[in-house]
Amino acid sequence: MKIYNTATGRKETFEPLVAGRVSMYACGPTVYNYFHIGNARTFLFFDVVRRWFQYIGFDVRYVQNITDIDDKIIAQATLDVVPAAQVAEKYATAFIEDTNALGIEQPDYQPRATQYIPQMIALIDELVKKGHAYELDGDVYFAVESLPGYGSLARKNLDDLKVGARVAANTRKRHPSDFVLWKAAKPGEPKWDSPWGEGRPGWHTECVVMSQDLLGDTFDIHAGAIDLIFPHHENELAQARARTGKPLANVWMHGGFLNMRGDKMSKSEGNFFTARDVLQKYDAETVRLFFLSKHYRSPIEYSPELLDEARTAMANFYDALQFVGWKPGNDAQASWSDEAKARRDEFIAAMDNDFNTARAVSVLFELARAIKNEKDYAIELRREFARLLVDLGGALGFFTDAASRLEVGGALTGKLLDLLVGYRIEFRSRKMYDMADRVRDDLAALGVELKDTRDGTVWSVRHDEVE
RNA sequence: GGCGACAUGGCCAAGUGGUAAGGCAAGGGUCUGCAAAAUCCUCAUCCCCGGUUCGAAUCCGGGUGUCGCCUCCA
Repeated sequence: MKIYNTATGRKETFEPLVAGRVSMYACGPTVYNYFHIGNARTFLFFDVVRRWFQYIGFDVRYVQNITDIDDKIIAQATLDVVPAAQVAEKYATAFIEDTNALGIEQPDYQPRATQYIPQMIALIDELVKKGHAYELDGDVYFAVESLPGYGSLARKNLDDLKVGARVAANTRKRHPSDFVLWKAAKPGEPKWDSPWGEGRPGWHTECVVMSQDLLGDTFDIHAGAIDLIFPHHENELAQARARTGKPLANVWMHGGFLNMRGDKMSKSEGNFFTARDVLQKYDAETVRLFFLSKHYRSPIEYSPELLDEARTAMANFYDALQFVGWKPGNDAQASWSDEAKARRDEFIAAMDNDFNTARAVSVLFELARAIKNEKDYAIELRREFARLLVDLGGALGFFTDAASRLEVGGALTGKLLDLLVGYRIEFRSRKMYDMADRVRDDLAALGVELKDTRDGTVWSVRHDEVE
C-alpha cells in the first residue's frame, strides 16, 4: 500500500501506527451554505479511501469535523437576520443529507467546533504559557517564529512568506504570518468566555483539538483538499508540534480541485454548482464515476458531457449485471477462479498504488465487457465476474444498492414483465411483428427496455435519467 | 516576487526505463423481421528542443503553455 505524502513529497509505503488499524481525520465543511460539487469531490474521495482500507482488512476510525462557528457563518447569519447557530444547524443538516445522497458513508465521529470550546481554550492557554502564542487586545496569535520548522509541510519558509504577504492589515502582529487562535467578539457576535475576554476560536485550532481527542496526539492520516495545505494544515501542524513536540499525523493526503472553465470552483468567485443541484440531474453513482475516472491528485474540469458519459458507463455496468441475472448474495468470495483472481489482483494493485482509481475503474469496465461476452466465457465464469464486479465496485462505493436498482417494484411487477415478454416472444414466433413491436414500444414508453439476445428476450429498466 | 503541479488519440484518462490500458464518440463487417444488445475490425508515438541510455511518454537540462498555493477556501 503506497500513499503520496504531502509532508515528504513522495509516495511512501503506508505503515499504520497500530497494525491492522487506520486512524484518519478529514477536514469537513464550514456550514454557511450548501457545499458545491467541488467540495463533493474531496468528501467522496476520502470516502473511497476509507472504504478501501476497510476492503483490504483494516479497522478504520474515521473522523470528519463540522466547523459550525466562523466568520462566514456569522456573515451569512447577518444577511439572513437569524442567529449564527441557526445558520450552522441548517447547513450542517444539509451537509449530512447531501453526503448521504452522494453515497458517502458517515464518519465514525463528526465533532463540531462548538462542542470543543473548552478544549480549544485549554490548548491556546497552553501555547501562550509555552511562549508560542501571545495576546493582543483580546485576540490571541500563534507566533510562527517561535517554532523552528514552521512551513515545512507546505515547503515554505518565513522569509518568502513575508515577501509574498499581501495582507497588510494587522501590522501589530509580530510576524505577518502569525495566525489567530482566538478572536475577540465584536458586539452582537457569538462569544464564549476565555482568559482573554469574550470571543471565539480561530479556525485552525479546532481540528487539532478534535483530532487529538478522538485519535490521539499523532494519528495515521490527515486529509483535505490541496488548498488546505497552507495555511490551514500547516497551522494545525504548528500547534500540535508546539503542544506535543510530535507531528499531528504521519501521512498528509491532499486531493486536487474541480475546476470550472479553467478556474477553481469557488464560492467566493460564484462559479459553482452545489452538489444538491448536480444531484438533481445526475445520480450519485454517476457523479462518483465521473470523479473516480481520474486520479485524485489531478485537477478535474467540470463537464456535463463527461457526466453524461459516466451515466452511460454506469448504465452499462447494470446492463452487465442484468445480463447474467446477478442477484445479491455472497459477492465477496473467499477464493476466486484464476480468471477472476487475475482481474482482482490488477484492481488491488491499482488501488494500493496511491489510490489509482482511474486504473481500478478500467478493471471494472473490463469485467463488464467480459460479463457480456457470451462467446469467450462460460456462463458460470461470467456470473463470477458479475459477483467480482459488485464486490470490487463496492470497495469504491458503487453498487451499494444494486439489488433494488435491478429489481422493479417487487415480485409481482417482475412476473408481469415476464408475462409481457412472453407475449412478445409468442408474437414474434408467429411473425406478428406489429404486435411484437407494440409490446416493446409500449414498455419502452414506461422506461422498460427489451432486448432480443441469443439467449432470449430480456428486459431492463432504464435508470439513467434522474427526474 | 517565492513555492509547486500538470501537458498522452475527436473528448476523458492510465502509464514511474523495455517498445502506448480503459471509457466515450466515430467508421466498417457479422448477427437480427426491425430495433437494441452482442461480436469482429479500424482510429496516437505521447507540447517543443537538447542530453543520458542498447532502449524514454517515462530520467536530466532548457523552452512554451495551463493551473494551483503564498489571503477565506474542499
